[in-house]
Amino acid sequence: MTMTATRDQIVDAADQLFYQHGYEHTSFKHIAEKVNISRGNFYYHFKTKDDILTAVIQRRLANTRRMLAQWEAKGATPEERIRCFINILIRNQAKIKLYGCPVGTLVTELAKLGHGAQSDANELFTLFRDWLRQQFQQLGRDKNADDLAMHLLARSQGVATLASAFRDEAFIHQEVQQLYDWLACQTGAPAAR
Amino acid sequence: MTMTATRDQIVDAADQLFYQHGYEHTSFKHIAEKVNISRGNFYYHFKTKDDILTAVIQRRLANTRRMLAQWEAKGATPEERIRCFINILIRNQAKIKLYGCPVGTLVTELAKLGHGAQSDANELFTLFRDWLRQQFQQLGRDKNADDLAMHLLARSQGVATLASAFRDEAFIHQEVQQLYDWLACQTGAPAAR
DNA sequence: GACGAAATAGGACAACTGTCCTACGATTCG
DNA sequence: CGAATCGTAGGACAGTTGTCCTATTTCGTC
Repeated sequence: MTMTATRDQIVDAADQLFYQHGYEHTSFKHIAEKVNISRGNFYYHFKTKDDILTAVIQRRLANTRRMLAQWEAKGATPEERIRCFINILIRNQAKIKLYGCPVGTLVTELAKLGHGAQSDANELFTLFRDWLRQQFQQLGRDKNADDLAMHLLARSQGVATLASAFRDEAFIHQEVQQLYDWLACQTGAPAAR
Repeated sequence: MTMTATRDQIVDAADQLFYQHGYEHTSFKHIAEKVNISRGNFYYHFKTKDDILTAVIQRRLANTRRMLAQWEAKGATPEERIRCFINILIRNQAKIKLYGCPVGTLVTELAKLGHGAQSDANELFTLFRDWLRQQFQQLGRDKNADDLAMHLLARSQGVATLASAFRDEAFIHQEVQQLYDWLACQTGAPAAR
């Protein structure tokens, strides 16, 4: 098999395993078994486990950028585009119920490990934050666009955490509905508070 | 030293370390160094690492029950009591900024590890959930008291997660203010939606 | 088909993990 | 004081981890 193909398979498997079982709990052996590769062969593709983590984060960053671009193209209005963001809670509800938010849980784990790659992983949050801020600006909320972006991010994080803790998909739907309502309120009025 | 004293020290140290560095990343060695005990001596107090985790969770449950009872005594109205809950985000902001919410991060980690103690840890969430539900009921929101409790829990979780990710205490204050406002809105009106 | 490079397999290595045993020191009580 | 119990220290043990080396296989190119 060509090198980049195997490398991609490794990163793909690592991506899933890091999400499902956490970074530290995922060993070379786990990844090797998932890709059907000998453990020793890793060194040819990645020198250290940190290198795999870096590759996984880069991969997620690329996917996120692609997704944001799609939303940008698909949604006619800022409100529609923000609804795309909120809707990932529904789209990924099955996985969220089991493993929480891929971004939030990774950043939290890396923070606890004191891992240097936390700032890289945090870039994932920043990507969403900046994109949301732009949407809220286009919505005419220049003054507190960033606050609104952070607020929405936080709400989503909380929903993911509790949905996972209580294994409750109905809660996701319930909160998403409230987020839609909240968003509608942000649309017309100049400033609520 | 008496046995229970050493045992308490171990649980106390483990409690902090599990919070700061996560359960899996914390080894017997780490705890031993913190308590100034030889590693081999653990077996006298705890047979397995899981036993320590169980003890830590029990300890947290007891502390939480005590705290809820204090709020119950301190707050004259349901609104005041709920404000006590919201206020822990401020009271613990320094630690939250560094390590997130002790409950949320533990439950999330145990879920990823597939650890049997996750249901025990989740009891911590349930404690808050039930207590908040009661407060909202006393506030006259019988119909959706549990939904409101879950909503408030989720908001808090989200604030903790993002405050930790971005190391941003100002964000905590900002969101806490919004939570106070939200709570005030729940007070008089019968049902918003 | 032959050769050189790309890719892989298998295992060595030291460090660390949780677990567990045994021997030593301290404390208590007859 | 002496003995029995309580608490501790140190290390053995097997398993796993990330890292790294060296053969061997596979593949594209002449």
